[in-house]
Amino acid sequence: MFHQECENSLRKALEKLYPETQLAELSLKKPPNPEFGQLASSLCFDLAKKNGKNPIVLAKQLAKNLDKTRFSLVKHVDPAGAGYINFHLDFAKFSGLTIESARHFDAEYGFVKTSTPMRIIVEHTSANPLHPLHIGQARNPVLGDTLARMLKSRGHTVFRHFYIDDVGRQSSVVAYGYAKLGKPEPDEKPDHFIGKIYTITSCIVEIARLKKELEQAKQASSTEALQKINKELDEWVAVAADLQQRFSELFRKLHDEISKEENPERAINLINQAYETQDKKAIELSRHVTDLCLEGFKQTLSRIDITHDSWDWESSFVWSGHVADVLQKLKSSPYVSKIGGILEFEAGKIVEDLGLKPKLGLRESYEVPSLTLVRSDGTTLYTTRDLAYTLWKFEKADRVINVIGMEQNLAQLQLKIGLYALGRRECAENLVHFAYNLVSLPSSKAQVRSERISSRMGRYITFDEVMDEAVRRAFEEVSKRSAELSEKEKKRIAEFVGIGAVRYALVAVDPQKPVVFTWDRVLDFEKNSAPYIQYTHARACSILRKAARAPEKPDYSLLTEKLEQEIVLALAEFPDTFVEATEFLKPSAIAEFAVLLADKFNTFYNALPVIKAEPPQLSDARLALVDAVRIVLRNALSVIGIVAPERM
RNA sequence: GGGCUCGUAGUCUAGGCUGGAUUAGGACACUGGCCUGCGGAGCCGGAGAUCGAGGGUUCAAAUCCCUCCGGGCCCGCCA
Repeated sequence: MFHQECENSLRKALEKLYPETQLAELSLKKPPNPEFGQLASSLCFDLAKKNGKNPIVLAKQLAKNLDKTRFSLVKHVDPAGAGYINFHLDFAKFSGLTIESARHFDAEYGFVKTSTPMRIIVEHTSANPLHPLHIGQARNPVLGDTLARMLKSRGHTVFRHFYIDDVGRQSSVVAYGYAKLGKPEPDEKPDHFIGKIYTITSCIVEIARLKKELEQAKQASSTEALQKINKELDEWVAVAADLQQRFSELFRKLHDEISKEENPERAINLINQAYETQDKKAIELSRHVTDLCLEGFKQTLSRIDITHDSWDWESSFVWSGHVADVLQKLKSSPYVSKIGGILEFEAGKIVEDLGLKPKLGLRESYEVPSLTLVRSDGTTLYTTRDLAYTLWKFEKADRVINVIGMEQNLAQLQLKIGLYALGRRECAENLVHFAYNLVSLPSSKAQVRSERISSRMGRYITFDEVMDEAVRRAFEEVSKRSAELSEKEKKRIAEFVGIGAVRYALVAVDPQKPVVFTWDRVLDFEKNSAPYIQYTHARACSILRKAARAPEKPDYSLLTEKLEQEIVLALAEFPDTFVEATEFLKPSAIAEFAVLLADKFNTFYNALPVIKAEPPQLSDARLALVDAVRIVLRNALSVIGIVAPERM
């Protein structure tokens, strides 16, 4: 509103003075310092460039010609600096308006609805069901879920999907190991159990395979290949020793059973093939193993308040013929051809033909690599199946956001190009790859650089461990600070503090940045953290509780302190921040906003009394301000999935 | 070799799309105060940065363009 008022009056004055100049942008921005008012325009610099006059002279001229009789929220305007025009707010009116608006809309305040609501699918997490979710993958569900919350609050209809990648050799590896053990019931969290079986089985199988290769290489006496195999073998042997030590019984059992097998490699492939061709026994086995793992995922995710609306099995797209249909269509396009028994999609060619490079953000010199759709044995590849899945998603939604690591950039690009090849331009244009960078483990003393997480080698920290540790540390903290609380109460608080801290740490960093995992990063309970915001919220609640009265007759014109006005401004900015964060898919902007507001509030809290302020009209106005802060902090926290507690 | 991405104090990070009053904003660690009223998971202050390097565009560059350097990832009949 204030923005509009400034814009209108400025435009009018501009028309009056310089009817011939046309400026699309008035470049109104928030100045860096409150002394410069609350909104400023740098248009005089542009104007000066056009007609060669001095910017500050122009600014003075313009400011003089603004129609001041029409102002309601603008208090005064002045030209400043080298050529800025500064607009100053009339806080006497603005404060009341902002605070009352926040209190009126309450849980809806700030969540400005879009004028073009869409059906949006956010596909996130989609981890292979082979082992527990680990810290490297944890960025995905948190970002995905937060995006979903934001888009929903923006007025879209949002569906959260999990793509279950159950087709492929790796799934058969676990299924094989599980069957060898006699399909036991897990005696621990099911995904942790499956994770052990997966790592141990693939380790044993891998060593057997490498040994065989070694024999062959010896006969061929190719020293180079020999070295390479030896190196790989050494690595796996080290992994085996580690696993044997950590899970001795399970390792022994699996080792005994697999050693009896003449050709484990082949047995695994057989399971794989049987599953893809809908063999009843294979389905029973594989689905059971996958279900166990998914059950573990659900437990982990529900702890951090993340759920999915749909669990989509990759295999079902193969069985239902969706994949075959897509292939059929692709075959008739000029970009797909059979080369030496395989089906190849020339992604580069269609990009050239349709001139897609600028649209896809590619350099002219870049040639998109082609993609194999079907193997020589007739089976399909991952991206091929993803194409079928994507089309299915677009039957249910107008827009699809895939939260997937940036290591899959090329695959996601090829997927998009595939949609163009199918003539589904509108799908391609509404397919968003929300990419985030990898998380690595910190380097140990022995290593120079950070270690890559390897789930295949069992080298990871599980998401469960991270949450456990965070909650444990939070519990210590709570016990220190509020020793008088009951054990049960302390546990309850520790849970949302610990989980909140983890969630905040993952959402507050720009997803494009690579992250090295350290406990310090996640277990931060100080200023730039969820607990700090939660604490501030609890503080605000505490004041309101102590006051034990509603602000009956607030006089907002008494809020003349700089601190108070800064808070009012922050409250008023929340809707803009939310809209921008959502449109640009930047959850971190909300986290940043929340800390900023909490920060200002704590300063205010420290400097000015609320309940005992005099006169009562001021006390009431401050009470209403505290209430508005409480509301905005809670809304900001809730949209990024963090609990806003009344006490902690 | 090609592509994508990141590089901001000892450490972590904001700003970058949309250039502007910026002496680059915060946090951790370091350090000096506040134990004053409504919760100290707090508040106020100090010190610490040639924004990876070099060019260019501009009245104005952390921001836009080019080149280079360093880290990570991808370029598979894996997923």
